Amino acid sequence: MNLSIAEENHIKSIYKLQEGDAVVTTNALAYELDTKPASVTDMAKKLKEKKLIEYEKYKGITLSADGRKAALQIVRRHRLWECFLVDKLSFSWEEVHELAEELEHVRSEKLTNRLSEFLGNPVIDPHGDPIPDANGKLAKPRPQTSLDQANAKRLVVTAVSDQSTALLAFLNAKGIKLGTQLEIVAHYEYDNSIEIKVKGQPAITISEQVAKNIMVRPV
Amino acid sequence: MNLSIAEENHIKSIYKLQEGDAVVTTNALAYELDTKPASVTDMAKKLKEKKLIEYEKYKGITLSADGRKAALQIVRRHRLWECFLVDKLSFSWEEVHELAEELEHVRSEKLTNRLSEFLGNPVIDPHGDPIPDANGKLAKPRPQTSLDQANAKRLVVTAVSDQSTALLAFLNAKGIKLGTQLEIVAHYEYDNSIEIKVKGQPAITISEQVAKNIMVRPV
DNA sequence: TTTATTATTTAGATTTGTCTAAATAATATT
DNA sequence: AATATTATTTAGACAAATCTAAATAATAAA
Ligand SMILES: [Mn+2]
Ligand SMILES: [Mn+2]
Ligand SMILES: [Mn+2]
Ligand SMILES: [Mn+2]
Repeated sequence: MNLSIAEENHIKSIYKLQEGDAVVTTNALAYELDTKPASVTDMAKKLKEKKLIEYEKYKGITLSADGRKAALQIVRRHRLWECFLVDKLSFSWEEVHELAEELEHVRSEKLTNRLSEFLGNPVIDPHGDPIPDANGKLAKPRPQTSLDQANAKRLVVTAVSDQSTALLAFLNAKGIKLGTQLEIVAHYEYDNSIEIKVKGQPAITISEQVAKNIMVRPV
Repeated sequence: MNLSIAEENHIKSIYKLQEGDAVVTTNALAYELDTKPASVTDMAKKLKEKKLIEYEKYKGITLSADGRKAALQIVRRHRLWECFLVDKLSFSWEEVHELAEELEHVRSEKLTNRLSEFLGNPVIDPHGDPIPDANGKLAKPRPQTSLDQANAKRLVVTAVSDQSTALLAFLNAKGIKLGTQLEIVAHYEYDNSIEIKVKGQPAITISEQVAKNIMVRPV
């Protein structure tokens, strides 16, 4: 199946929004892809025709088995290129998404697998997201929760779930990256903000929105 | 100036066919790009509009100063990616052109320059072609001639001018690559074939067509 | 259960890049 | 110079991907 760049971007976004097995709505997909709902409907028809999604008018979208397989290949390429950019070309984690968004569309299994090998077959990308292997299999997800729901006091950052430049730049400014150890000092019920302390730095208070997007596990 | 992939491919092919300052014909460009002359005419109008080429009906095409600058950037990216694929991912020289044809369209100066640095700022690509620097400047071309016109007896291969998979595979089979030293044993006037000897190998006879596409300099 | 609001789809248009077939211009041949 | 051949352009069409505005369906509120 030979997919266009537009088709690949749609498939990938459906995969992202699906999170398990929820149906993806036309509006959500349009927002994610920065297009209009009418355009999504058009594309949905085409992807259904190609049997990459299940779709009935007004009923939302889910990936078919073939669609999921395609999505995982695109995600694999995206995350491998992100690793390349960070590990080999010294880009920082907030710069790589945009470039990987283009590089992911070079469809060559040989290139993808050689790149993976060159990088030492990494299993997580610079944002803590798992990288599917050549067969599209994801490593078993390590147990992690968002910072706002963490029970333990001493935590280590495992991923960020919002990868906007804005959040990543904020985390840079606060000295927080993958692997950073932090300690929850207080939880303010008023606005659900959280006071945390990063090793060797003064304590800071972060908003609920930030806390929701930092993934952690007990140290 | 933001160019589409199609526009970039046209600009690059015009650059390739121009060789100095010759005008490029509609038919030649269509053949090079594997499209139809009518399509080239359409694109020529658009590129003229964007001031990237000089073009008058029935008079052929040449790059403008801006067009040449754009072409050199694309060529730079193409050749750097070829280096990456060969040097870092162990591809062989006949595999990389097709992939670079896609990778070259990721337009990021930062990426390009980081990649160049990562590769040690190479000045020639896997086919012996020069790589423009960040300012679009080409290294002074090393003196070289095609093998069929070489005077000296002992030669070293510096480039291949036809980069079709067919020729490169032929050269692989004969153990000829960049830097290979060879000696001209005989020249047969009947069909202009040439007998050559590669160090440590039995002599072989190659056709004029092959000889024309192997670039050499005296050892 | 009507009515209002929101979500989604349809209809029709636009842009980009391409094509075929026909017309015209340039060049080569008699 | 007239004619034949080749090269190029034009006219009109098409597919892909998108859009806006209008129509319709689903859902929420009254
Ligand atoms: Mn993309
Ligand atoms: Mn990522
Ligand atoms: Mn290309
Ligand atoms: Mn090359």
